[in-house]
Amino acid sequence: MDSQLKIYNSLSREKEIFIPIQEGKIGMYVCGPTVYNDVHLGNCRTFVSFDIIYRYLLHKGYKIRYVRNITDVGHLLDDGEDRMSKGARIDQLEPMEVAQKYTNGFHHMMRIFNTLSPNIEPRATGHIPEQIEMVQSILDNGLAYIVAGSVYFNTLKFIEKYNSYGKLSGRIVEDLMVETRDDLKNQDEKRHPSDFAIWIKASDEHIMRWNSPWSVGFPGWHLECSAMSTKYLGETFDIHGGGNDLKFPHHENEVAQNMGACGHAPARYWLHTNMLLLNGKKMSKSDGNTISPQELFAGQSEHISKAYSPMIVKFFMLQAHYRSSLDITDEALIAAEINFKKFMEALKILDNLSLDLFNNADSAPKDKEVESIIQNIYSAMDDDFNVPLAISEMHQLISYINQSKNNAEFAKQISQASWLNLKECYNTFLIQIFGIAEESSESDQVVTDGLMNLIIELRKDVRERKDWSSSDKIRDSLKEIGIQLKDGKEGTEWGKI
RNA sequence: GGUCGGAUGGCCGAGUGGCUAGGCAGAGCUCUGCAAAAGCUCCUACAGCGGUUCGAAUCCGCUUCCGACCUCCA
Repeated sequence: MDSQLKIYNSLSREKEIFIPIQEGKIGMYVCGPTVYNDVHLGNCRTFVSFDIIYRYLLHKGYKIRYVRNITDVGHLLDDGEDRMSKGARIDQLEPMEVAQKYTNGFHHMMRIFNTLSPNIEPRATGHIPEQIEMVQSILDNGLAYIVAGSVYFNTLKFIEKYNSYGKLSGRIVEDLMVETRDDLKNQDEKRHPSDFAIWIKASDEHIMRWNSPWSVGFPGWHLECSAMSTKYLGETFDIHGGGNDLKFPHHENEVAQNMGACGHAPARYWLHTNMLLLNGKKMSKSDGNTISPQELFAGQSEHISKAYSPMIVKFFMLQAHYRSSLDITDEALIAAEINFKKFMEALKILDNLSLDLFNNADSAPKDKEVESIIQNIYSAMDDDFNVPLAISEMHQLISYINQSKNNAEFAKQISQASWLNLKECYNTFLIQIFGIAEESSESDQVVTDGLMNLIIELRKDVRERKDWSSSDKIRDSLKEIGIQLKDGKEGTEWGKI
């Protein structure tokens, strides 16, 4: 039963057997959003992916501390202006007001996608002293230099000392060394193009600023993650995650900073999620190749033919592995919608089927098949969290669920014990691990159920009189408002289209 | 230009040195007043060219094409 969990480690570019530093416990850090703008779909996919990873690790019984930061300071724009303060100027708001607004929006979106909150969600602005300390440590270790109040990480020195810069992102050290002089000319204060700022002296217009030993300024954008992961998870922890596009320079520099300050790398396993694509390309605001979650939910975009609810969008995301890029297309979303409904329908059937339908002997002919599908689901998840493969196995379970419902003889070929296992597995994965949830509120559901039962009852009378035109009228009218009636042997059922 | 990752049936997408992914769409059948759902059956692909091998879509090389990163990005 205890199959070993394998995780693809970006550091080694291989799947490795996962062994936590402390048995049974996991420290996991995921790079969170920069809250200077609305979350976009790509963010959502990454955080949904890590949410499922988190939930699966919980399910396996690990005690986890999951830390995901909020970046509310420190990213530089081309013009040297802090992104937070730029947002502030556009919106005529205080920087912290901007951060709060978009943090709220982010949290709201995470709830819509039914993800669990991290255990700690630290903000960069709340950890300025820790970041200053880290800069000091790096300086003390001789791996940074001060120019006009700003502090830069000395990559050449670092390479000399550890010979490991570029390992994570596959950069070749020699290439970094061979940067031309022409490049250097444009590098103002930096001694070498690959050097990066860890503390930046604020210009007069810069609103977000803190005192430090070197200047009134603000921290470099890679520093927050180094400082906060160290603070909450220790100098070395198990898993560090983030979007693939953060590998370089963000994660590479993070590793350098941690090594520079503490002498060793922060994380043992690095996980990177792949990009969400639209029209085969990474989404980008500047060239209009983008679709927001809101547009998707409302169906207001040239890229899609109709609205797709959050759970459908989430289900769509589950159908690709987290390390593969995923292209959003209308066709794929339609398929996801159909599948999502199929999965929710099976959930309902599972709830309603009586245990008496199944064989009360110790074992029955189809038990082995059922158990093997369940095993396959676990194997898929243990193999680098292969959600799409697990989903395909769950399609098999659905087939068993439907057949058990339709065919009493079929149900008798499954023992009650196996059926309970199947039920447990299906519920656990769909609801607890994948975080798929029914979308309407419960009170609405009660009312709708009552109304529908009434209508179905009335239509039954009509049908018994063979008044087909009235019967069809009811069915057609319901269809127009999105409800499909299904006449079966056992009576009429209904579902949303 | 450098680094990395891809190229799978009409579409989306797993996977693997020999044995069916799965789903969507499409065709037929069963059930059924009709419809829908469900079940069954069919459609059976791995960019191209070489090589390794008893055997490659899976390993190696080359070619073509695509994407990401190299600047802020999940």
